[in-house]
Amino acid sequence: MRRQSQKEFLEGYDASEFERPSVTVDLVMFTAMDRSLKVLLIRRGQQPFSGSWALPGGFVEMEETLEEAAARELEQETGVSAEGVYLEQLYTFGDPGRDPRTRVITVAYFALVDSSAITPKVTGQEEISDVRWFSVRELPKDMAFDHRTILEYAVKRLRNKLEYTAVGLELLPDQFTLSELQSLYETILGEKLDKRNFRKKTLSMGILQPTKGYRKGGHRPAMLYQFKDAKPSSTFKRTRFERG
Amino acid sequence: MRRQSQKEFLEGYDASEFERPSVTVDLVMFTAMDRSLKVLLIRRGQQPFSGSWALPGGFVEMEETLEEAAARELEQETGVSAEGVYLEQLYTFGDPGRDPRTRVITVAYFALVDSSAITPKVTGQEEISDVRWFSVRELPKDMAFDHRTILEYAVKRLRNKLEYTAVGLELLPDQFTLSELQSLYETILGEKLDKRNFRKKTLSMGILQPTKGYRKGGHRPAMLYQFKDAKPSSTFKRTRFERG
DNA sequence: ACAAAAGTGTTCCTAATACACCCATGA
DNA sequence: TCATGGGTGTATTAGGAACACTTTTGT
Repeated sequence: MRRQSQKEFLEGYDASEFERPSVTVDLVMFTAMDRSLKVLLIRRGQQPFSGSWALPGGFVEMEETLEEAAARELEQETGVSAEGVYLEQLYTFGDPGRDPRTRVITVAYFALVDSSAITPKVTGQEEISDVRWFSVRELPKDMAFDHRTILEYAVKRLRNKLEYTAVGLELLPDQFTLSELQSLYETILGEKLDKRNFRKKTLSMGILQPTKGYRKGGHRPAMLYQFKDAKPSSTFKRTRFERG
Repeated sequence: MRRQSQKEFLEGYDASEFERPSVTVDLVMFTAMDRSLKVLLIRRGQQPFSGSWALPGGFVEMEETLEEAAARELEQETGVSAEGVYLEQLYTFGDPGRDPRTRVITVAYFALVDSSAITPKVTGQEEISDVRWFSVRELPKDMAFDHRTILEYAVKRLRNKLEYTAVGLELLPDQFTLSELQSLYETILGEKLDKRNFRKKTLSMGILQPTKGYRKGGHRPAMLYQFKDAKPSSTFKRTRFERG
């Protein structure tokens, strides 16, 4: 009796002969606004979880890859082209019962988008709208399905990834100051970082390039930096920027 | 027209109303034998890819979690209980066309099993059998579907994970010598490690306990070690055991 | 002149690396 | 006695972490 389902797997089969779960893609879309980390959520209008906030997502169509499905969702929600957007498969959640209606297996992706590229519709803080950017620190209490779990998993992954890669850059517009970058890292990691160590480390990675521009406003103008090439996913040493 | 598929997603729906992909779980099962890293493969008897080697896998049943499906496959293939076996979701592969018959999305898991716990049936090197442990260095040329990609992805992940965690221990039997452990790390990482540094580092992790036993055989007997508690997944510093 | 953020160097310390010889056993 | 793998310690170095003051601008 061993290798029972293996036998099933090996056999040719009629695609319609088994009862099957549905497959969706859900998207945890992060951006940085007001120096804080935001996630895009959508208010549900239907049961179940009507009125609750949910991650954007949808069915995987028969002729598209999972990445394509995720990119399609991304474009639909933000209006930005998924070109150059950092998109990474997060995890697949498939517990029976995570959707009260049927078995739905969802492949979660997380995306890091540059807030300056987002269309006005979604950028606005219109409370009336059913699409909103939530600060990760102030998530709604009622979230649909297991979306809170997915979201927390994504935050954990992002935080972790931040400690040994430069993905944080993906969240910022083309030009930014080092203080903005540091501030972003601080809000995501939830701790103060040392300014000198942070600068030393990020600059020593050699992926940032100072521009001619300065960010004026308030007091002493800050030099603007940009990525050297296209968006990098350069890896650096797995350490943290300790202390403040 | 934006949020089209979101609408679909939010709406209650009849589970049978959409065309859906099938969902399987595939398993990359690693073990350590003869100081080399092995993977379990199964020879297919049917088209497509008849005669090619494939990862064990099967359909996800409607009432089980993905982990349960993976554990079920594991038990079916090895005869060991999945209790205490390291099992981790690897990645979900879903390109249309990866299975020539229908759209099949597969959630790949990787498992680290202690070779001493495996039932004789599968342990034997019986060439006639359609189930075999392959050394990762000598994979068959013809592998079914995208299973070679999945396998390579798994090896990469394992190798990477080895550099900052103690998962390697999961591959060994309860008692082992430090040389066996080092030798395993060396074959997985594909490089020589320095004996003194390796010992210093693993022992300083504090998760190993010397036993009273010695491994006799050949020459000077080696002290046997075991894990302190249950199987740990302790993390240590992300560095390598450089040089030999 | 003062408030506020930008910018900059050095010391300390931990941890990784490189490296070579003696030990216990079986044949 | 010799061949084989087991076992051990130290010096060097690289990189992370801690830490405080000067500069530039706007008001």
